[in-house]
Formats: sequence, structure tokens, C-alpha cells
Amino acid sequence: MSTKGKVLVAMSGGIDSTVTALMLHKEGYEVVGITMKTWDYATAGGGKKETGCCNLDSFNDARAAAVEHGFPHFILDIREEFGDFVINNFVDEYIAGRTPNPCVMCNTHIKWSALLKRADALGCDYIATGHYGMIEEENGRFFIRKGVDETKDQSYVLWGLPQSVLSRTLLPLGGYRKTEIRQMAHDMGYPELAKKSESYEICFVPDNDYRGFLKRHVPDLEARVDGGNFTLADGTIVGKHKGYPFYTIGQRKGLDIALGKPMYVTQILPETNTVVLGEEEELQQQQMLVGGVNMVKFDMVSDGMEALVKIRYKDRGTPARLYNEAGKIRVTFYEPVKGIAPGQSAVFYDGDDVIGGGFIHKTGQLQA
RNA sequence: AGUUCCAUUGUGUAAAGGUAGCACAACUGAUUUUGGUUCAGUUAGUCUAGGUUCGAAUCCUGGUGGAACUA
Repeated sequence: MSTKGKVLVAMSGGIDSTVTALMLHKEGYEVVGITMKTWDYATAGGGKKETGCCNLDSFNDARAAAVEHGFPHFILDIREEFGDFVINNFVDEYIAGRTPNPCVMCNTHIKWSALLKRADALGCDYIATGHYGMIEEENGRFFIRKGVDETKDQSYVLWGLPQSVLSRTLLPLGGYRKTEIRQMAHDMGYPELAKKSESYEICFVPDNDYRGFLKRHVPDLEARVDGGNFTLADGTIVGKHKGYPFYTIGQRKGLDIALGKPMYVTQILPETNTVVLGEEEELQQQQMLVGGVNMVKFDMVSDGMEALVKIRYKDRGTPARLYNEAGKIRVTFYEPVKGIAPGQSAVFYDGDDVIGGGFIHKTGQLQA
């Protein structure tokens, strides 16, 4: 019956993953659904989220779809690994004065390995998710290509996946546009899914208040860091802030300081609990150093290689050249880029293909 | 305890007798599988008590508060 193979599909209960499962089922794959429990919503409060990469709220929907179409569905409790890794890393990074991207950490270190482990146990050939991206193979390497729908492309959050995982991953939505997926959900008999709004927010911060989450998670943090100085680049003190972990590079809103011009956070200095503010031009950087690199399309960066580099999720990318530098990659942009935040992911593209990616280590003029 | 100057939304500033406006901040919404950005919209002010005037932020008097100068 499974002419195409057996596939474990990560189902959140949202529109994208549900359509993914049904699409593969229709195509003749033997589908097994799985919903990962990453975080305990009962204790976290909130819960009006709809589709998402990792929420449990609509896990009943996932199960219902599986039952209706006659394939099995499991729940996988990965709260422990998720908490130990993703949440601790998230907190540690902010305390280090950096800006983490927990979705990337989860995809790279938790979600796919948990899926793969389960896939092996269940005898599945593949794993699949509802990400908007495509997996291609060339010269013996598997890589991710941007989804056809540029506005929904999620290749950015998948840069960390190793070859061993990519070779067994299916991303069936990558060739479609979101509007087509909505139509499919509708046609497949899930009109209410088709209407669900997009998810946002970090899955373990349902109220969208990461500052509050940090305070609750590290009880003495607030008292320890409250009342540091806002300064300008030249060191002039212009005000008091609520503690360096509660700010991020490029931030404009919430500074509660009126200087007549829009001011942005340009530097975070944990050692002195100082947050440096500057005008828009001061956010511009033309170089950065990227560490923790995972190569995807190619097995290495050749010095001077040209690439389109994204420094945040919704970023059209900026042309740059890449150079190897002591185990890291130095990126030199062709033009200044605004608000590069250490801790965020940098993803290198060759056209629509992900060459590789890493974490932004530092920015600014670097010694060559 | 003398003289002078000043007082306008949360902050900084416009309005030289005729609709109190701008920037920043704040709030709300749109956008977004991270943070952030961006966009749209909203709120909110003439220190106080009198006077002149058809009409006062604006002119006059007292008060209050701040700044500069005076021995």
C-alpha cells in the first residue's frame, strides 16, 4: 500500500501541517502523524494561538484529521529536552546581552532530531513538516531552496539542519503559495482551518512578552539589572533603563526616552549594564562575524564567495562576500545593513538556495 | 534678602491679540513561526488667581516655581 514510503509528519493542528499530512496521504505515502508537546500551556497561560510550529492548542484538530483519514497519530512529549535546551539557551543568550532565535535552536537541535528518532522507531523512511521551503539534491548534497511563495518562505529558520536530516526530510508545501494551501484546506473539508490567522510569538511565551518571561524565569534578574544607564555612542548618559537583557539591537519602541529624534538600541554592554542608543545611521554595519556555521548546499565557503545574506527572518537579503576566518565566516556586505543583532541567525543564499548559515557573533569593523 | 529672564501634552519646542501645531515618547491596530523593524491611527497641554479686550499662550497685576546676574 505504501508505494512511496512511510513518512512521519509533524502536525501542529494548524493549516500548513494538516495540509502537509493530507497531501502526502493523497500522494500515496503511508502517513503517521505526530504532534510534539514542547511546552506546558496550562501553566503558561495564554492560548489563543492558532497555527504554529509548536503549539498544542489545536492538537485535537491534528488527531481528528488523522482519524478521519485513517492514519495513526502520536503525541511526543519533548518538554524536557525543549526546556533544557531551547529555553535555557534563550534565557542565557539574553543574559549574555545577545538576541536569540529560539525557533532556529529548536529546529536545529530538538525538533528534527526528535522526529528522526521517532521515525526510526516507527520504521518511517521520511519525516515531513509544513515549512515553506523545498529540499533539493545536487552533487550528493541535500539543501534547502526557498519556498515558491516568497512572502511565506521559511528557509531562513532551517539553515541548521544537517545532511543526515535533510536527506530524509520532505517539505511538500514549498512548491505552493499560501493562498493555494488555504484553498486546499478548504477543498479538503477544513474551511475553519483555512481561515486561521498566522501564528507569531515565541511558542513558550504565549503572551508575547519575552521580558516578562525572563523576569519570571530568573526571579532575581529584574532587581539585579534595573536602573542601568542609557548612553549615546560617546558615553553621554541620557537616561535610565530597566536592565540590559530587556533590550535588543535595533529596538526603537519601549525605550521610554524622548530625544526629539527616533533613537535605536545600537549596543548592549552586559558588563556595565549599559544600553547604547543612536540614530538610525548608527545602526548600520557593513561587516559581521558568523560562528557555529552549518554548511548546506556546499561543503565549505571558498574565500570571496558571493552570497545573498539574510540577517533576520523577514529580510530580503543583502549581497555580500564571505571569507573564512578562524573557524568562523566573515561577511562583508556590499552596502550597510541596519540592525544586525548578535545571536540572530545569518543565512547565506546562492539565488534561492541555502548555502549555509550560522549565528551572528559580532558586528562592526573587524580586524582582518 | 535686590535686579533680570523664563513657565505651552510625558519630554523638547512652535504659535509677535484671531482654529494651540511639530518632533520624540506613550497607547491601539496592521505586518511577522524569534527579538526587532516598518506602516496606520489615537490620546494628551497654555503654572495659578485676577484684570484689559468682541477675542489672551501672547498685554497688565499679584502669587507659585525655576534660571541668570548683584555684595
